[in-house]
Amino acid sequence: MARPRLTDRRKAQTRRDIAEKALELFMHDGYDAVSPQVIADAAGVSLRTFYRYFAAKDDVLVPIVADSVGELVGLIADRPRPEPLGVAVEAAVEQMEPRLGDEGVSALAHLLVAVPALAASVSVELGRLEDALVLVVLARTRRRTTEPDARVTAAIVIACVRTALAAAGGTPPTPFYEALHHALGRAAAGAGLS
Amino acid sequence: MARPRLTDRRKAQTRRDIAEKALELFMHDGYDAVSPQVIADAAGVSLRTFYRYFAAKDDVLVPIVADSVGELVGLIADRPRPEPLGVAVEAAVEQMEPRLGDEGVSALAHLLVAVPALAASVSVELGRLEDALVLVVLARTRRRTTEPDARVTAAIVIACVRTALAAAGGTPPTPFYEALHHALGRAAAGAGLS
DNA sequence: GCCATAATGACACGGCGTGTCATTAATGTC
DNA sequence: GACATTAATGACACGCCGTGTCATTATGGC
Repeated sequence: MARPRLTDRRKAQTRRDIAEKALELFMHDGYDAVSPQVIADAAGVSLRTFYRYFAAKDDVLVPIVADSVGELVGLIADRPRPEPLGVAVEAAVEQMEPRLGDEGVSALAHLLVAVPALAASVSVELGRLEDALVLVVLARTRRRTTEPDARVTAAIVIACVRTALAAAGGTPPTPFYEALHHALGRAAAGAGLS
Repeated sequence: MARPRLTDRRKAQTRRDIAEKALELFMHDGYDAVSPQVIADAAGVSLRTFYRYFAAKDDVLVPIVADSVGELVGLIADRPRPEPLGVAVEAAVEQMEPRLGDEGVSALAHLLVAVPALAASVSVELGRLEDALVLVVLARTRRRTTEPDARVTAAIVIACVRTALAAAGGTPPTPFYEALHHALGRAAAGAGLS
């Protein structure tokens, strides 16, 4: 049976309701002080239903950043191949720039970096995206890059993303894309190591 | 009251006992299959005592890598200041090299990267060390580097460590120091971004 | 209206980590 | 060597996180 429309919309709505209430509660009371049970109550569903929509408490927030970074990786993959990798990455970042305004990003980023449990989940997620990026790098530089080299490159690009996220969640917050551009530029220049 | 000798030695011994049993059990049965209760039983202490020696289950393994990387940061800080940063880092790595043989490192690294919960804790710990490294970088390059630049540099060095750890825990395992040297060299050369 | 399907709720469970208090062993004093 | 003090331990209870299971309910096709 193809998923019926009404049911589908109701599910999406329930998911939105839960996420919305959760975000409100997190912002108001702090992440650690809000249990899934409280979120479920606020959203008018049972605890078990909360876990049907979100695999874990972390899963309410982490995918927001993970999806964005995943999209970034996809954009890099889609850049024309003759482009040097650094240029492709910068271009992909610029394509993302209008997609997500800087409003609200800072508050979310602050939660993601300031709460240890969330920071940990974000790291794991970025690790997954690093793996995807390795494949993209290899595909773009066919035969001219070995796998370990591609890993290092991917790790450094992801490190730039991580740094930019921290900057966006810091005080005072730096706009995410600005920080990312800055980091990528430094990385391409050897990161001040020489 | 200064901590008495006998008590002190007994405590250290208890801590070693717990860590040793835990490592055996983790290797034998898998990290997730071994609860702190089981470790405590194996070590002949109560569960509550386990948590007096280790703040969390993760805390049995993660400090092993965190301490090593912390030592690396300390070595970098101690390098003579005129040395370029990249040289100082490489020199510090070489100083560490004999300190920890590659035997056993691979098995531990494999646990640390393959178990999500541990990978997450390691990431958080590396984040802390990144903060320390930022200060070191700033101190070494007084006035010639801004804080955001230092952050990027530190993040990239830590990313190299992370990548080397993953390589050491992968199959087939690459020696940790070899992978770290490789990554640092690539990073100093711009990571193939240009 | 009737039946298959899928969402939800209710309950029980195991693991993780913490607070609390009684018990026991070690230490330093007389 | 007995005694008070201090620290380590054990025992218990608790709350939170996440999962398995089954009954209940609502939805969709017929």
